[in-house]
Amino acid sequence: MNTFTDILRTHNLKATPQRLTILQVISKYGHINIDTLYSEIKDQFSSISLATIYKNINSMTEVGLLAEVKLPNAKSVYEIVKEGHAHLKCEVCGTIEDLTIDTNSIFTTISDEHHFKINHSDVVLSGICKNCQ
Amino acid sequence: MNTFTDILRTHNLKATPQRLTILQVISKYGHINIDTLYSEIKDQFSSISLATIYKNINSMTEVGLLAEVKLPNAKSVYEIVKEGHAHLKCEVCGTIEDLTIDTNSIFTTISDEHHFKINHSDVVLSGICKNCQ
DNA sequence: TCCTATAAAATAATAATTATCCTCTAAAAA
DNA sequence: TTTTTAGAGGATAATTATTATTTTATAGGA
Repeated sequence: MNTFTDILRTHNLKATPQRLTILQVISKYGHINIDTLYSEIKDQFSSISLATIYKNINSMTEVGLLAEVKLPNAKSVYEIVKEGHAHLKCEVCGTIEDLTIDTNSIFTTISDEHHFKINHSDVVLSGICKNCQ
Repeated sequence: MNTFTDILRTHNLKATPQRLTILQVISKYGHINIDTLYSEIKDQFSSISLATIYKNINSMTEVGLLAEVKLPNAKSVYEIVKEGHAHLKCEVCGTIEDLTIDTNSIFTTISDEHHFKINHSDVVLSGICKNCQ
């Protein structure tokens, strides 16, 4: 019944309580860095080791279940993989928002003009969010 | 006569031989990570300390002379600051290319639709370059 | 040329991440 | 349901990356 259990098994990873908790917390936050993830999970799972967090973030990233988002002037955050989207980073409050953009036309243009076959895009737009303006 | 000397002084940084060498190497490579920079500079400047590389990269980045480019699945590279541009990263050979794109229309749209004031964009497009295809 | 603020070198300290080793458990098989 | 075992977790050591500290040297203005 737990969707995360199924997702983990689909990716040939055992559905351990630690992994399920990690996914629940990431899902709740949307985007989260290692430190926040660790302290948040310790509340629910006091025995968890930081090494377990790292190992699982890495294994889940390797199989394409999680993605790392590298940000300017901040630690990387992790998110559950979804369709291509950009990120908006508020320079005041640090919040990360997803932004669905159509990249097809840009990609096609670049592929044609620069003979560069694009497989993936990482886009972070930094500025000031609605609340902080 | 040395342009880098002038640029450093404009930013209130002393034009030391170490800094000039760092800038020359970055300029030659276009984009370079710390390790490559260090070993490349050691050839010309065998006494240089790694800490000097770090300190200068940081100070030159702080004053807006250099910029860090965070890349997926690779160490960050540094470049001399120039007008807004995106990066193409070849997943085969690792080469980074600059790509001039017009972002104004996208920024305006996002500012209007999402009430998010964009100050800066970080865009890395990953794929396969012309040579590696 | 002489001062002085700043930088460089060497290296210690800290932070971030990964590896190791032993115990434990998820989940498949009996 | 119990047994089996590959893989996972916990604790912590080791490694890697980055920053801080201290002393000596020098860029650049007086």
